[in-house]
Amino acid sequence: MEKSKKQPAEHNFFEDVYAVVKLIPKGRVTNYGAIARYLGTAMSARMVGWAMNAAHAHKSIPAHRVVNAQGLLTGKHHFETPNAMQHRLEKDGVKVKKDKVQDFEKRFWDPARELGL
DNA sequence: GGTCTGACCGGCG
DNA sequence: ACGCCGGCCAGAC
Repeated sequence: MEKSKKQPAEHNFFEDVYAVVKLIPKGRVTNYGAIARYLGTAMSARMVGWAMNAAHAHKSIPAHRVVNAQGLLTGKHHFETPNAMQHRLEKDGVKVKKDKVQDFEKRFWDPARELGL
């Protein structure tokens, strides 16, 4: 057994977020709170958003499918270009108006529910 | 080593 | 209906 040292690997939290985001179906969106809750950190929705910041380094992660509780593309500014997020969403079939996802509630994809938590 | 912020959310006045 | 505040985790200065 190793010592009581923390795991030197990347933080599971980040990878967990990535895993969930990757599971988001095309044409669907989710919010930070849903992911946070799925991971068991409901109150730490901020952490999720921040994890996304690191996720930004992983271009394989559809971060554009993650919006805030209002369905607003709050993180669009963190993309390569402010239009990238909306552009990708529209390409996925998600209509975005004024940086806001249309029919957000219908497009909403809850991992805790869809994945059957 | 302490402090602050961060792609948030929900509650309260 | 709107604005403000606290809370959680982790990294950067």
